[in-house]
Amino acid sequence: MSLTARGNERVAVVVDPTPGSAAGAAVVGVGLAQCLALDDLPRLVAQVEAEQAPRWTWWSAAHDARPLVAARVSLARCWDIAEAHRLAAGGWQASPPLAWATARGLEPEGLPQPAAGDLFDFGAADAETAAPDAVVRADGYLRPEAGSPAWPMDSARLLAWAQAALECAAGQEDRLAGADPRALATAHSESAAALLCVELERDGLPVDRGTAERLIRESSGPRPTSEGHAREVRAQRDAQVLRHVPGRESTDLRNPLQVRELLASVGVVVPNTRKWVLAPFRDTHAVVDALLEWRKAERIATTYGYGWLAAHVGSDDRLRGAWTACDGAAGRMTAQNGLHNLPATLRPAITAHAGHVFVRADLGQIEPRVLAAVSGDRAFAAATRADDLYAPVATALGVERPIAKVAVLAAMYGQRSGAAGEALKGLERAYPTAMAYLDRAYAAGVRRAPLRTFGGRAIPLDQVLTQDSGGSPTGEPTRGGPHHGGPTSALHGGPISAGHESERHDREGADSAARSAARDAARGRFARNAVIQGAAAELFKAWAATVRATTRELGAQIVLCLHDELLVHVPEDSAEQTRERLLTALDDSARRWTGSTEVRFVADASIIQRWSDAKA
DNA sequence: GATTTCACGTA
DNA sequence: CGTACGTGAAATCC
Repeated sequence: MSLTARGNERVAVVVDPTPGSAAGAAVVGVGLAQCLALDDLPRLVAQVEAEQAPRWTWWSAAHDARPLVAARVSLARCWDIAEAHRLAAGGWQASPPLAWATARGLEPEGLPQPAAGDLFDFGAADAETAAPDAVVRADGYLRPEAGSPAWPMDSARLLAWAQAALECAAGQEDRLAGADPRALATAHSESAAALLCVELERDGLPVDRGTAERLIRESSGPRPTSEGHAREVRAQRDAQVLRHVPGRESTDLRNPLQVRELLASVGVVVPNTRKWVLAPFRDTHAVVDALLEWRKAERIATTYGYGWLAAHVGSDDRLRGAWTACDGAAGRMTAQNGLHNLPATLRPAITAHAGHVFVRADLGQIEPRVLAAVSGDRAFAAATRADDLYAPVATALGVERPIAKVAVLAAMYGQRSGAAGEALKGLERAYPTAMAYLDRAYAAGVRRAPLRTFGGRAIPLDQVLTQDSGGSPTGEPTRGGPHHGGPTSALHGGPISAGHESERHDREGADSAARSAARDAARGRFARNAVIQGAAAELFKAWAATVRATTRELGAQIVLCLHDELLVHVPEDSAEQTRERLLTALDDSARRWTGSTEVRFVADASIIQRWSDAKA
């Protein structure tokens, strides 16, 4: 490898990980081995970027790149050790010691635990370490207390921390490239996505505060001026429902049990009060419709109301939340503070700022097109050449388009209800390669066999949490677990007990076999879905990374990533050019990702003022 | 106080 | 037509 070849050299940037202390940062690579204050970091990095354009390497962008992003230093190529580890190993856990051990081929089971704080632990850890300042222990594992106050960083330690990052990344690269050449490209785009996530959090989503306030007011009432007023507004809202049930005005609408009783009293007997259970009773009694409308308003009031506006929309009228480049399951991006689940009614409030517009683009029929690509089904690939993929599929099956669409979706996601029967058989005949790909994923899920997406991401099947899935018609969550604490919860939370649940069910005898079968099937559906959803996420991130790189000079900012949709905030004058580059970026990233042009990907891209302007 | 359940928004 | 995620309120556990 030539030392002068741009983009081929690694340079590690690490920021002191120790909470509370700040030894600054270290930069190691291309002949540099330097510790410096955080304030001096951006200038050095910008200079090296201009001269060498190396592959910036860090334990995680969220920590190490944050000061660079804050200083608006823009970097082209990076390697995110945490993301590369998630790709290689699956799941969410990606601490430096774990990533290091995996990159070195060491058993994760042997990971040394950080000292609990007592003297014996401290002594034991020390005994394993070659030298007091060494980051790597004699047994090859990373020192577990690195990054904790038990091992405060100084210049020497920080340099060793950076050197370890370089070695870890090199190990990851070797392993990924050896396992699957495509995984290397995926690691690059996942790393770029992780850096983009830090930029997304910095830039925020432009909001028209006045419109947001108006929409909130129209839905859930005026901004409360006092505790008493707030109660009054709430009571007003509740009264719209309770007026339909005289004598039961004391019902707490926020209590599902009480709501169930209330409904029973008017003859609506339901197992729960979820929306899709109540919907059929809308005409049975006026209270049902009123309740469902109340729920919408209550959602806005509690989750997306004035408090939300105050907490998450800055004085610069930008909505901000934390982003992650991949969840712990299939690898989608996640976002907090409503960025990913803003109710459609509030979308008119997402408005480009003065002198700017949005370029919005979304991938059309992304999942079936991805299926064509990842399965290598030539016939199905041929169908992707149509703007509407379902049209040629319908022709091939000899059915109407809506039937063809339902059949394809049923095949990809696995239906539990309804009937796409005959059309599904037609799919098996017309596209056996694609269908076999889905069947293999399902089977691997059931058997807990190793499974990877097209881009090389390991799909975690050993820790998938599924509650019994035998019940409700649609939308019922099949995964439990706590849900506070971001993507570190549930699935990603580490060694989730696979055992105790089955023990609990053993007492139920014959029931336990049924539960076990239901869990197997749920895992199969998860796996079948994950190879599609995960691959789509990989393509999407490759696209987003390319857009980021190719539109930056136009003053464009990616402000929202929504699974198959990009929202780019750009000066008016650059809008059309940005739009064209979005489409070019899709062609380029799809060609690189699939390795051919067999499968066509399409995007709808428009220039708009408000997010809500686009949805056709 | 922490965890679980219910509910619902987005793709 | 399934999977995934984030959020809040109330219930429940400890």
